[in-house]
Amino acid sequence: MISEPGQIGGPRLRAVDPWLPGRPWPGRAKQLLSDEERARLATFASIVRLKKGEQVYAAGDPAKAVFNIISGVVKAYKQMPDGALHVASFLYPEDLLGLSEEGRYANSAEAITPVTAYRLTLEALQRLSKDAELEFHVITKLCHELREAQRHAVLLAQKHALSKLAMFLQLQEHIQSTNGALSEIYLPMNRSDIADYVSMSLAAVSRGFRTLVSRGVINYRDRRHVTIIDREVFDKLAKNSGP
Amino acid sequence: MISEPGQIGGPRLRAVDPWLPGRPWPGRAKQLLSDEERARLATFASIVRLKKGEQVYAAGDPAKAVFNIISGVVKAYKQMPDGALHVASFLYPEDLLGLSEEGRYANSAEAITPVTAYRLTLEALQRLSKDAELEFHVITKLCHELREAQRHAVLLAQKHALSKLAMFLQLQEHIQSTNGALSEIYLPMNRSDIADYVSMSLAAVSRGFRTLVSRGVINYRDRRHVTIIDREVFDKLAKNSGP
DNA sequence: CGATTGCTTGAGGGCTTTCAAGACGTGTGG
DNA sequence: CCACACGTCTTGAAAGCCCTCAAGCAATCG
Repeated sequence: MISEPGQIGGPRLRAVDPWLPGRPWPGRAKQLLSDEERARLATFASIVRLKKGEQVYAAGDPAKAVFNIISGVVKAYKQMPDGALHVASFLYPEDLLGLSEEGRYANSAEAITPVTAYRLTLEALQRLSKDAELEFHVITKLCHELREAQRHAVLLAQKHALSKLAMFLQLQEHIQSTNGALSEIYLPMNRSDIADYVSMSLAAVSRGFRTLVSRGVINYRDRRHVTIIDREVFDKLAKNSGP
Repeated sequence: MISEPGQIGGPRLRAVDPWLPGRPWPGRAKQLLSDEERARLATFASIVRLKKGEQVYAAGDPAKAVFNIISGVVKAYKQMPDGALHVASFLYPEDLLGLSEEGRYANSAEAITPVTAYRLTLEALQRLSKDAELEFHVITKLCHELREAQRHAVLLAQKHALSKLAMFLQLQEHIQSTNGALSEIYLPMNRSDIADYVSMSLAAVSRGFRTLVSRGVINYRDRRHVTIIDREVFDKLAKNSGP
């Protein structure tokens, strides 16, 4: 029986290699787990299906399991005491979520599209005898997430709305692309989620997009499909070239 | 020969356990490596001494080694194309630095006090046979750093200067404390470094501290030794209680 | 003790936030 | 298939906050 690579067959972890230069594509993420590892993990995993808007877990809940996304997109967020929502990351297929702090989830997580995911209980994972190779892959994935978090911090440190938005679009493009620049970027999240990720008001996000369009930097055929028109100005805004 | 615990004897890794509830002190970091592990790593490590202001490594350099701080404080930062400096983190004793991306350092690092550190070449680490236990400790440490990076992101997402500063002080207090609240927080970095960490202008940091003092929230006997006077208002600013 | 670096304080301007109302789109029920 | 209703998004106007520029003041180092 032939299984479509990546469709079924067990969990997958996607990351940029921390140690080796990227050949042939620098900065390109690749799948880490071997077929044997995926098969072994699959025997411990169950599959969950979530509707759009459904919660995966809540911050503070006892962390019983980690999840590995097969399809769909999840947002990891934290509710602030003053009611503000802080979105820490958007998670795509082959990402890992559910990392805990002292046995409890550090974030809440919610499906923003229909989602299917592997669910791996910690109990089951502990039964997996300690496997240095597998743990090495997890280390690689964590290094990747750490860099993503730092990129998010760089985005948040920007003072101008247009820079934040350009960096946000660039991050989404980078996550979705497998071999270079995309002709069109798909935004699975709504404007409100974007606002909570880049830490701007909803109104400012809306105005920002409009300004980028009116300056001929981007365009969109519908609110969730953006095309970059002027790559030079775009990169300048996203702080990829000199002042 | 008796060696002072923690003074010499090999690398140390400090982290909050992701898996187990913190007893007796929730949220308190502890040292992970066993004496055997530390001794084994020590045979591969050299010790480096850095003067205040000296660079540990530069972003983009080939990542030949990782460092484990014994004493002193290091800042990890990234120079933006427009000249702005973004400080990603301040690293204390028992922290790990030098994580790479595709074989090159992702950040630059500079000693902000005199520093001694273990230097572990990747070459040497590869000779260490894969050890599941040791790799598990590294995973724990990376989870810890990931949460720190997300806390930094939450700080950067704040819109008011006083909230950013209160959260910054709270982070420093948390890092330095081993058993609860401190009577006095020591700030090894200068105002400029703080500004680049919280993403505010130097002037705004200065004004912010002054405002906190004039409102009776904090006090300081010198620029590097801060005391929290009104914990209630402080926590409210740092978003630890309701609006 | 002088020089350099680090820090504080002032005034003006720009950008984002807030508050609010209206347009758009989508899904549901008739 | 249409109408309505709700959530999502856009747009407007006023206010607030921080940034920039700039000068003066402390503190540190040789």
